[in-house]
Amino acid sequence: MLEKDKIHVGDCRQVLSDHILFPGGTVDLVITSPPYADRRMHSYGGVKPAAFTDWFIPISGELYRVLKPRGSLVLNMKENVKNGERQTYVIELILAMRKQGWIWTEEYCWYKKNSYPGKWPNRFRDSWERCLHFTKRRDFRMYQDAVKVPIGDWATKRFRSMSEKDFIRSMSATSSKFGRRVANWANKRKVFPHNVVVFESEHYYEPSTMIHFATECKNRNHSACFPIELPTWFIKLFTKKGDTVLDPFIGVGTTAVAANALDRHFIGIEISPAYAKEAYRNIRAMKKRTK
Amino acid sequence: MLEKDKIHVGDCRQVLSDHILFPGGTVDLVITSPPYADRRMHSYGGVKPAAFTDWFIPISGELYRVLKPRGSLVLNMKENVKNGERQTYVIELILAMRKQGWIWTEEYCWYKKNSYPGKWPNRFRDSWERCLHFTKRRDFRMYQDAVKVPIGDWATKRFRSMSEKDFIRSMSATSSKFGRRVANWANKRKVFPHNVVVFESEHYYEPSTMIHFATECKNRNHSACFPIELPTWFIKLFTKKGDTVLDPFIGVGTTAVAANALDRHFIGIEISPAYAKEAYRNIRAMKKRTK
DNA sequence: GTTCCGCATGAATCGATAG
DNA sequence: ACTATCGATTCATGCGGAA
Repeated sequence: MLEKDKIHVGDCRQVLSDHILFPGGTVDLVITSPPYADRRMHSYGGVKPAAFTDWFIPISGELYRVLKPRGSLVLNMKENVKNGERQTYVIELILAMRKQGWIWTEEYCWYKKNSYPGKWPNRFRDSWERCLHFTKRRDFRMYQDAVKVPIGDWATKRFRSMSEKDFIRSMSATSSKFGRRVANWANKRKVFPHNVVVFESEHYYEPSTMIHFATECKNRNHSACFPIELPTWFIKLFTKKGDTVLDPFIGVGTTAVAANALDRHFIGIEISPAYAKEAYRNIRAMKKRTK
Repeated sequence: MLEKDKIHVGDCRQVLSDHILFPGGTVDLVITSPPYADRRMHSYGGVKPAAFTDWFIPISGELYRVLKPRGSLVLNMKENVKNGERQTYVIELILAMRKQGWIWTEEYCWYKKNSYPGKWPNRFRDSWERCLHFTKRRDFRMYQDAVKVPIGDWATKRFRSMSEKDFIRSMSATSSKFGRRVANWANKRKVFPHNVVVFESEHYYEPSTMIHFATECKNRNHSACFPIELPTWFIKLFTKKGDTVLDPFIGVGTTAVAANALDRHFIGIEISPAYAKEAYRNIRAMKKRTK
């Protein structure tokens, strides 16, 4: 029987292959950020870039089995650079997963404004990651209304018509929140988003930007690979209340916290007992806050 | 001998293979938006998605030959959707070009804020395109200082201290430009950009500098539509004044106009005589304006 | 209760050095 | 030649302490 709202400690390759614990066709959404090649060497035995596809394909096979026919799989990944070149293991994975039966429905672009700093002679900072959307069928479930955003055009037009004097006066004044006010006003009309996902802090630099969330990727001591807004967005988009969300590399529990806050069930798998513990702590902390 | 500031009319497969007209190692930057699979069927003989790679590889081979050792190739592409699925010809092309000797240095993301409208049950509007950056060597030429951008943090801090009253007063005022003011103030400090390219201009389908282009683009559904800001950015980034820029699918001449405006030489190839004519018209129109 | 200022810190990458 | 480690680079963000 599928146990919900639980985090299994172990290697997801083994855990997922337990057909009693994980019956087929029971999960509505799988969302995860797999350990990149060359990362987390200690825990996953150092997956070499060349072997990444071979390592992941059995896992995606189990995910295919576990997913409901009209469910979705979202993989957050970005190939890293080696010898001055982007590696190819992610695009190779796409091709391999299609052969496995997956439909590569879409590639969402997560635009990370707070990307890792640095300067190099041959490239700029990497500020975007792929969110690969795979499905089993073309008529998968999608709840677009759940992620509508305030219309961006509104603020653009208002700001453009702001006088220079008013602008300067505004700049020199000091008190209260600016961002929230705009957000409230902008809530009046909503439109559908597009396939570039941006999470921003509540304050903005460009008047035309109207999607605002915190960009926090850090949870006290432990770092999460994506901010909670990322799973939140996809969970809203591909599931409804009471559905079940699976993250086979759940880390410190970001996906679980997001699912729980949205009244969805979660199932997590984590190889590191310390991370799993921290995940439970984060879930408890969230529950306490929303009470 | 390499003739510069000229647009060759013909199929670039033939034109590029002329080793007299196009000697090896003479071009500093190739930037282009190839006709996507399934588009421009009439002009290029209907390239099927499955055959796209086979069709393009001989062309990229000639581009490799023509490019200087430390030059760059930028391909603006995005796979279209067929049967509810993203097609794989672009990622297959990346793998094939690597086998050809190209280094897949980076994938820039062009974030199109004003993307083509539309609504579908299974996906949102496609608002980003790949700008694939290929090189022959790891020590290619890159002029990062040429594309520095105003710091984002400045405006954030200022806006945070704007009072509610001033905000409302500002919103109700109407005259003058807001955006420019910000730009001027923000020019004080500049930082390096990242690999997500966003242009703030409004008309992505009708570059303001392209006088004749606008109607043409709408009416005839020309596929290679990027705003002039796109080639401008990459030309600044990968070439210096006096260098030579090649676009083998130049269409109505956007790349030529950009190169000319930046004091770079251009070479264009275009299969449609009507487009080539239009390109010359656009170049003349630009020259007249800057005089 | 708020705002402001300073500071530490990241799913990074390069180039040099060492084994 | 090939891999492992280290220091330098860079900036958006959250946090803590002070006004």
